[in-house]
Amino acid sequence: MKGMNLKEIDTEKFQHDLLEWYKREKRDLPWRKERDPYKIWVSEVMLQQTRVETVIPYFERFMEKFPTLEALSEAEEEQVLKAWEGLGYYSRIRNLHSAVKEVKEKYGGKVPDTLEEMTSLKGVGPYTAGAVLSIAYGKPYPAVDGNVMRVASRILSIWEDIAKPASRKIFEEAIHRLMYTEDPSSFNQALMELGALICTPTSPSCLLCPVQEHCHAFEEGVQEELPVKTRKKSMKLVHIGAVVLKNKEGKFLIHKREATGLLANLWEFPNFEMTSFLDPETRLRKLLEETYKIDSLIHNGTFAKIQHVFSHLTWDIDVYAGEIQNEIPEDERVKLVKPEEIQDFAFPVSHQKIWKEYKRTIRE
DNA sequence: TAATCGTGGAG
DNA sequence: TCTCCAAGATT
Repeated sequence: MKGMNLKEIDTEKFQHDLLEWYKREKRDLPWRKERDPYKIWVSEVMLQQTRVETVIPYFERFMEKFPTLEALSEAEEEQVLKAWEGLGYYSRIRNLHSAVKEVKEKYGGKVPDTLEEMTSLKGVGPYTAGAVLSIAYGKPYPAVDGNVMRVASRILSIWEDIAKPASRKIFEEAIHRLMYTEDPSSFNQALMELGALICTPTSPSCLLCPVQEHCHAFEEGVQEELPVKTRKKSMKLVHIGAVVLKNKEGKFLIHKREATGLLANLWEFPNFEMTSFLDPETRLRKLLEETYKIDSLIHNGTFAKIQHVFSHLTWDIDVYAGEIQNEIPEDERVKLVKPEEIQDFAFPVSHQKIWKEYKRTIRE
């Protein structure tokens, strides 16, 4: 918005009120006990678009498995993916794993302390770079996430659409002007904590807010109108036919997904997009033959129908069972595994549901 | 820029 | 049930 003039606030008092509240009310989170830049970094990546309560157990387990940057850099991808299983946005862990290796080689294992070096790492954008540099190294960079944009839009009455990528700069500049340079770590975290606990998306607790007297949105009674955020359009629906295939030795066929795109490098049961519903068993049999050279016997009828909702599309999965009649060569992306070994592979939640239904319905 | 990329919880 | 969303990055 051109000519947009930021409201003036008493910066020093704002910082004081915010920081005092933060010291008093901050949650006792696992990563707040840590100073290790590696651990701060991991927590920030896990927290991207993910709730704190969801992240906590993942973070604890991850730190037991990979307690140091070096440990993670030396780990096998299978093992690392397994530790991320169920967290979603799997490119985050692929990028983090790659970035950690780069830090090991290029920076001798020390997480960079400059904005340029940090941002150059895979999966590290403006937010994560600012968060790690401020929290782990005390550098006065803003860490602008959804919370901070919401809080800032209300306090400073900024009516930029936070859904637009270009808006982030506006908020970074605004926050930079408010930055408490004596303690950037606490300042950034305090803003996010305020957004999480008080200045919530709906029904903000303005009466409990430590910086209420600084808030222009509250003064004008428009806190519920901010931030401005345009909706995104509704999603696609995709019909999938999936098959749980057992061979004569009682092993199950699993397939590793492509290295890029949706659910990259995760394991799955063979499945195909079904454009037609005419005789799905025959169609699946043909696709299995073409794709994997599998001579199969598909049972009539589905044993489960599963709907799985992603952020931008929905899968309607019809799940069939069948037997493999011929010998299948295994390779990097096609494996035959015993039922008790399924748990050793990283599956997306959608295919965990398939396996769970299979065990519940078919076996016993 | 707009789309892509997961999941589980809340209102 | 439906909609939105939660400490974003990448292409």
